[in-house]
Amino acid sequence: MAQSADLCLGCSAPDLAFAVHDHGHCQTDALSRAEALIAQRGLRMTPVRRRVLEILLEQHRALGAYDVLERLAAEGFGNQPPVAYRALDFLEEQGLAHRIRRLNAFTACMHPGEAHAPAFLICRSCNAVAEAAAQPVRAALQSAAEALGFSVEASNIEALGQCPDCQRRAA
Amino acid sequence: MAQSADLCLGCSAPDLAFAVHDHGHCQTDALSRAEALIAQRGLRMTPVRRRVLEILLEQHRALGAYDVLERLAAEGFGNQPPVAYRALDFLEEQGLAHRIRRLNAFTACMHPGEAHAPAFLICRSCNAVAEAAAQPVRAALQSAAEALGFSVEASNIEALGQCPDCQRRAA
DNA sequence: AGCTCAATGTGATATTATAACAAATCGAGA
DNA sequence: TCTCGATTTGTTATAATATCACATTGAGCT
Repeated sequence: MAQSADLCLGCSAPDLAFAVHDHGHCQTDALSRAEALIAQRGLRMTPVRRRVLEILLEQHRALGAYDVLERLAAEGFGNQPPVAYRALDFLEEQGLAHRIRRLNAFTACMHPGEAHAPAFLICRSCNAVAEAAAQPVRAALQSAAEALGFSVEASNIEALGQCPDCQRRAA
Repeated sequence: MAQSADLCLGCSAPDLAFAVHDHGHCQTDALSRAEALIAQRGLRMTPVRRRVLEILLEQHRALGAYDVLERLAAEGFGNQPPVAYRALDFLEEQGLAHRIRRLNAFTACMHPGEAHAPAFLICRSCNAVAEAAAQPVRAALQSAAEALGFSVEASNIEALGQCPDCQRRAA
């Protein structure tokens, strides 16, 4: 661990997926923010939903719906696809998880609540997924769209490549 | 038709999907560029491949692999998924078609050969798909990635929203 | 013609996702 | 506290997307 839980500068940094960090803190932090948000909105953080979020938070990776489902089933929740998809869809709608379209998979949002519009960096070697700050990217996309009279309502921006560690390892 | 085929300024414009244009010229132009490129690279533009490209070129839309397959089958080509997927994969590798991940579908490249890195604008009302100039978008993504030490090898940038016509119609 | 390799055809199957409906649970108000 | 209505979950079934493996065909070369 690079730092103690109560001095976690990291969690406000653009992204941690590729850096050594106190991941336990990532998790509890994201989870408690999530709980707060859901309550604020008058919605329910049910056991399945919480558990799915916890599972996604375990690693800076994307998990397929069926991977999540497998975990849920092993813990006594329903073992049919809709169980996983419903929870994942809920989390996504609430901005607590993101869908990585390139992988047909889902990843926990590491910055819930902070209005954000992430770009995702997907390492092809270790499968880590990082949320990168994407304001400039969105802005550029927005203006390219405007030039054609197109109004953007949602977007997905994903990059496949290699994270710093895997680059070093490969060199 | 907005203009004659031999005075087509449009085809060099950033994008035409949302504008009235001589689409026949789009098609023949993209197809002949494609043929030339493939030949240049010592590869083969076989009947299935050419036909798939033609089908994609019919409209500024994305077609699912199974939609393409259906067309192929009706014309006497094989009617098993690999027939469509192989041709689509080939076209994608050669930069003659793009995969729209948000739609699990494919669209013809309207600027083959021109080194380009498009962003896609997908109209949720009429399903038109436009390739927007994305140099600035890529640059922003690139620099966001670099900040984290991540090397980008491929990326997909897609926006969902409404095209000018559909906005007007909805207003 | 005969060889070789790429491309295609085909059957089977894997993976991802949704529809439809029943049962359980929760919370608000009588 | 009880009941109503709405939300959530469980379950069956099936749809939609994608790949594997292997046989066959066909083009290009000698």
